[in-house]
Amino acid sequence: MILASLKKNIASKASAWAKKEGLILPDGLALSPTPPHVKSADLSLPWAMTLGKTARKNPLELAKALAGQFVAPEIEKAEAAPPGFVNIRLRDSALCANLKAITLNPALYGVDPDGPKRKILIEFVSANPTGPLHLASGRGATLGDSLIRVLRRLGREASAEYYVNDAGGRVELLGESIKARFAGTPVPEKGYQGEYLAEMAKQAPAEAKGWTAKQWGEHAMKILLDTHKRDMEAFDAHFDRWFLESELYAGGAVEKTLKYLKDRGMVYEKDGAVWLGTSSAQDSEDDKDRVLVKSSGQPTYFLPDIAYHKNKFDRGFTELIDILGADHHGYVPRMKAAITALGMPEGSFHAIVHQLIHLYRGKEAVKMSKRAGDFVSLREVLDEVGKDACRFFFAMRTPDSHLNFDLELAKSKTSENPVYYCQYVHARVSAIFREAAKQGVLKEGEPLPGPNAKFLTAPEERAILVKLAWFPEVLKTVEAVLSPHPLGGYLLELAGLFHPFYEKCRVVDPENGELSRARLFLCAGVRDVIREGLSLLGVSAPDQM
RNA sequence: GUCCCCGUAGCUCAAUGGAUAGAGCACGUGCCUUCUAAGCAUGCGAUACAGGUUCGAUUCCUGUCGGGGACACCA
Repeated sequence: MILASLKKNIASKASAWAKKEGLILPDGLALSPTPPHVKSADLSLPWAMTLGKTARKNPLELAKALAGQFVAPEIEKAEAAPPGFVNIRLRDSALCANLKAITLNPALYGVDPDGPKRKILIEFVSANPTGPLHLASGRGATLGDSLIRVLRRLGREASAEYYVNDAGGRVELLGESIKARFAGTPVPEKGYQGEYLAEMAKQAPAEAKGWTAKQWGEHAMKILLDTHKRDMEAFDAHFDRWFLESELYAGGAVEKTLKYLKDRGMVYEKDGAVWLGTSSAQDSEDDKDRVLVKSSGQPTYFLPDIAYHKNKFDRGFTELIDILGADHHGYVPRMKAAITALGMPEGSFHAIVHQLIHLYRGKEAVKMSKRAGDFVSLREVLDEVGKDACRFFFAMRTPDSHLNFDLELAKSKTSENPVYYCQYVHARVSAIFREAAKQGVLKEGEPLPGPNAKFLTAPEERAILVKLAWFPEVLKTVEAVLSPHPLGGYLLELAGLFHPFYEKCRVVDPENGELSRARLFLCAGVRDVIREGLSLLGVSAPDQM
């Protein structure tokens, strides 16, 4: 964790200096890699420029003064560069010590013991069990599952949940749709038209003949929910709990929540319905109030949703994150208002809205509609392109991007997918270790003694050492932006440094034992970080390709 | 009409307000008698438009144009 300790050192040195000078340092330590043309340093700090503005002093002079303070075990030298950067070069020995720490216990690399104590619940996918999961669910699953993995790696407490809408009117609608298929009559106009129901009807048990629509609906939902579970399993996305809406009704949580809101004076009646004043809540962005109980006496979807979120808080979670598709973005303001109505603090609820996927077959756009049954299922793509390619592809994008997904491309030229570029690093390192054992450079079971800083000084090697040092910081960025995509980018960059190293620096060489072993150590570090990083994205790291 | 997201290379996508905007694919040219060529080297090529904020803007603000999505006593 070389950068974490470096940051601590710099911060304390700088604040002591600032105190002496009577200056106020900017918040946060914005340490970043130097641009490619700055070869003499590894890191840069733009502090002096912000400081120059507030203190009305020459930034370059401030940078020089600041650089003079930076004496630390990790730092070889620190110097000012115009217009006011402080550029820092790391000590080779410190980089090698970091490498050793990585290989000693790869699973602990990136743990952030000083971070905030959080107890987070992330709800994602939560697709209705009225049809197979479609490809878009893969995006939510990638986001949620990878985030959970990174948060846990950092040391946060994080749980994953899938909310199942198995109550309400759609059970019967689904039942009517499949019943019609069974009887060979037309499917109701607003019903579910998908062929999957026809298939399911064919396989219904004999006693199904006498079933009511509700019984049919429950039967179909159970089967569909099971396929959702299997699909998520195949996608390597894991949930700590599949939370059924029906549980809320069974336990009386829906009524209790309504009473709770009533007692808090948050609801009113109008036109025979019960409303939540979401638009008038403080700082509310909702444009109108929302119905909780219809004039028919039936609750809307919104009331059990609130009950579910209350339930999450009641179970001790302090931060709730919902991952939603862009078609649900209107849901966010009203749920925020509901959280406020429950009396929970601002910031205890956060929504990640990811944009939709545009599907293409070649150049032709594919229109998708679940009701009409015309859609591309997650399973279909999974079977064609595989879990690794699919997850990495999704993990590379920010949730905000409207991504285009070309089925032709995904199914035929999978080499387009950069996941192989990363995985290939892992396979190559594995091959190197096999060769090393064969040539006796590293004897069977012999532990590596430790990287020798004297040997790992080629630009290609140093660049890798520095890049490896960034891994823990990248995980923190993932936490900050609530998206795994910086990790995907990082792994590609690391891979992009390894391959040139592989071409230029021969690793296994019996004539140069010490150099070989030092390079093997570097390879081990790359292998470990690639493997750990890919695993956080739910992608495998093969030994052979 | 109101609200949300996006507009970066021929294509798919990156870039906590920092220095000369990065990758991959496609295309051109080289590189497999040595640890896997799913690789390397090299060339080509981009911030929609107009203002503003600032030492500095792809990033923040306003407007225009273009694309996607949402605006139920559906979920």
